[in-house]
Amino acid sequence: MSDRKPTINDVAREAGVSKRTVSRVLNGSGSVGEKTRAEIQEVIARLNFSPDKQARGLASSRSYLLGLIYDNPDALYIDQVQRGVLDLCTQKGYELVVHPCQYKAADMVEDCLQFIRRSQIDGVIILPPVSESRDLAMALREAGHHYVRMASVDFDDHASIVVSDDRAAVREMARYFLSLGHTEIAMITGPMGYHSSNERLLGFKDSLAEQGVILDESRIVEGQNTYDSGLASARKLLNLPNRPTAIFANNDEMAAAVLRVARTLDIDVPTELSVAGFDDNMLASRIMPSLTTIQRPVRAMATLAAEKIIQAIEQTGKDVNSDDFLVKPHLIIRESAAPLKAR
Amino acid sequence: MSDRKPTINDVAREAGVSKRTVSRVLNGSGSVGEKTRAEIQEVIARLNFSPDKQARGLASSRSYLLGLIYDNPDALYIDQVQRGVLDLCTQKGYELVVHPCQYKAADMVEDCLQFIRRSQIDGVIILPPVSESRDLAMALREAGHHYVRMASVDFDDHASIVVSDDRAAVREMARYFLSLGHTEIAMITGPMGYHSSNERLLGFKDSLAEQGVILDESRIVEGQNTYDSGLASARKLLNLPNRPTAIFANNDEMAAAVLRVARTLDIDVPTELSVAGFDDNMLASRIMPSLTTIQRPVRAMATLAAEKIIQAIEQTGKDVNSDDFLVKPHLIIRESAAPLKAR
DNA sequence: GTGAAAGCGCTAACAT
DNA sequence: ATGTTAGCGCTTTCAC
Repeated sequence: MSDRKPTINDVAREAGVSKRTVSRVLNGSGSVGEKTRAEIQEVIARLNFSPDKQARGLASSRSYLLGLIYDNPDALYIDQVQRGVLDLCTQKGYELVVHPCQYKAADMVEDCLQFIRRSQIDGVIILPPVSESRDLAMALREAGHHYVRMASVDFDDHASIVVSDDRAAVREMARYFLSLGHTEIAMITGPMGYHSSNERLLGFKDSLAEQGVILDESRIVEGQNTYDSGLASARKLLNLPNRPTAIFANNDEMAAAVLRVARTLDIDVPTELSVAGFDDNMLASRIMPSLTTIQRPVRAMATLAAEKIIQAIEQTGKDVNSDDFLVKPHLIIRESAAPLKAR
Repeated sequence: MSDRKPTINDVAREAGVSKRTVSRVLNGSGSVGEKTRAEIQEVIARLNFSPDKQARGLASSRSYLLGLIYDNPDALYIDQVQRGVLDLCTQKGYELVVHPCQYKAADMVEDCLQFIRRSQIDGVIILPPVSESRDLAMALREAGHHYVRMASVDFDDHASIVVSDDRAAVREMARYFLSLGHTEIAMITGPMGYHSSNERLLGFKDSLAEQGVILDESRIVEGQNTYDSGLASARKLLNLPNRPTAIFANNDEMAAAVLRVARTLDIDVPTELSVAGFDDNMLASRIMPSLTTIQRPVRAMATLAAEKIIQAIEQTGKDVNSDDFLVKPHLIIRESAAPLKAR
């Protein structure tokens, strides 16, 4: 048995038509007679034929490759995104090429551009914090590449961005803390260079203020979203003369660090201290006490991003979907936050 | 400014030579005059030219794409592997295409084959447990595709496999438990359909036996490597009339579950119960008490796998590296295991 | 040491 | 509604 991969020519010959016609049914372009189409499809199935992506790409200057650009330490997040994107990719005949990069590197933009050019990537999805780079977005736009950014702030046209409404989510958290009776509240923020960190801090602070509770400057500590920075921040906060009774951390990783520091200081969570995170990591449900946190529908967001970018690539004639771009995270209540214990 | 991507023709014209010669310096094939070569290289640099992967692939039936096939719930592991593979990919001019699949699905093999064919993937790296599929390996071999399997058991020729010596690692764990003074030992295994699970169980059991300690059947419970199955298994074990004083779980996820069950049963870890896992997850160092576990050098293993596969693809003339295929995991001692408390 | 020319498998003007 | 014919940008046999 000849194990050569069947080509479009084989299909054409076998079906007794020309390449062009086969190509037409492959791409749904142009009109083909009902009967011819059926026959061709039968042959395609019988031969187990699938068009070669490279040849196709070379001819149409497309690659059917989507790129994922990120520089994010959070593997769980990345994994969710990859799966979300693939949910659609596979279905639409695209493949996903991953490209971690160095957000801070001087040649980050050039590196990404090279990546896209060399493999003729049809479009890229960019994750935070890289998605916050104005330079990258501009360079991509200028070079005429398709991209979609995933972010926490609405800073691009709605066709090329998917936003999670962190501000609203954090507002929910603030209200929850208040409903538990806390007034001595603190926050460990993310790196203040990131928009998302600002967004969460401001949302939290403002919501508290609206209810008449002040988030004092001395109780705002900047973390780096890492476990270690969480440990340091927690120590600072828990050794304050006027110790807060509730701490909101910018992510679960740092919230987990707070739990550990509390333990070493013999402060019980949640009876003496409430703690909450952000992300809903695997960690959040495993750790003890389990973490009250905010869950972003990451996978769904990623699928949406993939949908937008494929839509843009394929220019479905109609304008690209620009209404649907906002997803809302929500509060997950677990063990680590509770009303103050009556003394 | 013409922003068209420069082609090999541009380079040839500019350098006053033929395509063929440019192609020669691009691929290091054939001989080119010293001077000509230098000149061509100068032009390439000046034009910022890089060969189009698709065209190149179409002509040479290569894609410069590596595939990663897996069906693994552990995002941390996947992430490490991806980074390890990319460490080399980028350097060698390859890109990484990810392809999660359903290990159990009836059409898994066909699906992977399709994936490779459609995108002309040059070679794939397969992660456990998919890497344990004999069917897939055989199908790939038969179709003439390059592959490297990452596994815990040595079941393929050494050119196409990278093995972590789980047996040796588990032996270390057994000895450690013994050195702590434990004799009432239990194990929560992984799914017994996986080679790795067997490997770890047998290694553990045998090592104990060598030192005269029997791992009783009643104290061997099969888990599914998930947190939930860990909870169930732990409950079984900790409610045994003759409760074990030390539990070794097939992964950190299940070890974390043991910690939680112990907590609810008011059994202190590690003074009343020692617990250990396998993987050295992010979880392992964050959880309290932190987990004694076994760390596999995953990233390094992945880089090695990438090296082997690229070597195979490029047929460096010399036989493919088949000596270097075994990596040794090692014991990480943390808080969750300790000598029995004197009563 | 170097060049001319024929494809790789597909798409897309341009017929018919 | 379908076929003809050129390429896409590169590699590669075969001459020179």
